[in-house]
Amino acid sequence: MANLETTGFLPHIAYDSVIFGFSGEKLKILLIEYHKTGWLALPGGFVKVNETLDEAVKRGLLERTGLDQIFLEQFYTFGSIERVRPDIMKQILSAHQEDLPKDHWLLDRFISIGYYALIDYDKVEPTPDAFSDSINWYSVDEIPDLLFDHNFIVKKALDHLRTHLDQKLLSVNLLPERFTMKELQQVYEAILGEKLNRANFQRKMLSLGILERHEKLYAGGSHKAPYLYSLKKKA
Amino acid sequence: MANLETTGFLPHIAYDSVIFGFSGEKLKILLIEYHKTGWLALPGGFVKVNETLDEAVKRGLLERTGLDQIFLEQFYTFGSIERVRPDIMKQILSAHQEDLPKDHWLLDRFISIGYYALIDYDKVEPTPDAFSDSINWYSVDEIPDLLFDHNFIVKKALDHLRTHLDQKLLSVNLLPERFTMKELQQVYEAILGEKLNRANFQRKMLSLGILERHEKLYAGGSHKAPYLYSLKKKA
DNA sequence: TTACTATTGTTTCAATCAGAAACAATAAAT
DNA sequence: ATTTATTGTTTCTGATTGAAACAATAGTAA
Repeated sequence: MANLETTGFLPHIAYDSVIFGFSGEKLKILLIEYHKTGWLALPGGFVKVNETLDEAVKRGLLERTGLDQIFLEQFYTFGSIERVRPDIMKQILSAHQEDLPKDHWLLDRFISIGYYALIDYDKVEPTPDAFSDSINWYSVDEIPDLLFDHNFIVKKALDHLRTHLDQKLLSVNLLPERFTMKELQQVYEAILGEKLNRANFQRKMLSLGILERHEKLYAGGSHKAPYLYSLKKKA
Repeated sequence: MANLETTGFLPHIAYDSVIFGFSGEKLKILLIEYHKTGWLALPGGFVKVNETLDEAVKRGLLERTGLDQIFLEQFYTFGSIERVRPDIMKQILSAHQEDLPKDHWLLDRFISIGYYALIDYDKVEPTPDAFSDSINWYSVDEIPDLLFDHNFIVKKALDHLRTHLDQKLLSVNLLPERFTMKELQQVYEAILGEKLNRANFQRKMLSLGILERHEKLYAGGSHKAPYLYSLKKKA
């Protein structure tokens, strides 16, 4: 990671990313733990002067998940004043390098742009960055207290995800390339937090006309084998 | 307006507001014209170090429209790199005050948070700010070339408005306190850009259960008089 | 081979909703 | 009283949705 002492970053501007994954049962997000302080927080970062906002977030995502080409979308920008906590920032940073000048840009007020990403849980090997001790998955229904307003950011991201679930079958981004109808339904249920009717779910998904049916998946169960589906590539 | 020479603003951060009004026939937005240069642009501004993002936008809105307590919502943050145009900024600013130091923060790259506002067209007397010659209404289907990426911002705002039209009857914010069903339908049609079926529209709106019916409006037409409606105040 | 079982894909049936048209009411002008 | 334009409501039909029943089938066990 770049040395933050160097200029080259836009001051006062940060991003926070809510990275969703589906474990096969539960919807989860990635949280990092800052050096020494023990603070849990969303993976975030800063924007270089010569890169786009989107590029900055993609860069951070690649560093932490090793994944490129993933679904990524901005959902809200957080600009309240309570987001300045020079004491905490100092603690976090001092664990990493020499203490900073009193007026360093990192100790100032930030506005943060919230992004959410949808990734294939099994494809990623989360790796902590220079400022964090660990990075781990947490179920969205068991999120502990987070740094700053990050709990609020998670809530907003979840709201956004729920209300936009249907558009273009967003949720397939949480599954591998090919998946069964049951898996798709489980993702929906994990995101919405409620059970759905099986027959109606299948009818609705198929009626969208954007799923392609492939060969069956013989998983060894003593029952009818389900078809595999993928997103139809648009013409 | 505050002198921009003084510090007290967050550098690199701006907002642009898309202010919608309904003329009784067409959906319109407010555009300003910058001093001398003739550039048309969205009304925007900067954020003070001790104010919230929302507060900053409200402040600018109050100055330009005289309106307080209006519907205001953030919809997207624009962070591309092409948003830096020191030449144009210099032109605009030099028309207003002495020339600026080469490294002035106003000449730097900005990230801009887009807000949209819905206001009662007839209640507002638009007033230009210190940097603009004029502020006027323009139909959304006849927007001329604007500064920077402002045409794109307008497009995004319209998209957002269209897809969120139904939630809590957003569009009533474009009408006076009391309105007829026909007026409400006309707002919908102006926003969506298509004609709607009268009977179904009325049924749908009433079924939402959030409209209160008041006395009739005798407007002098030789036909049945329409009822006036208002948004039901929530219990 | 032949039941048996669990799961999946599909169909059916009723209830609800949505789009189009017809019908009914009415305020003002003639 | 008649006419006209507009508004409020109902009716009819077809589409959509929710719940349950039915049908197919891959493995297991007798």
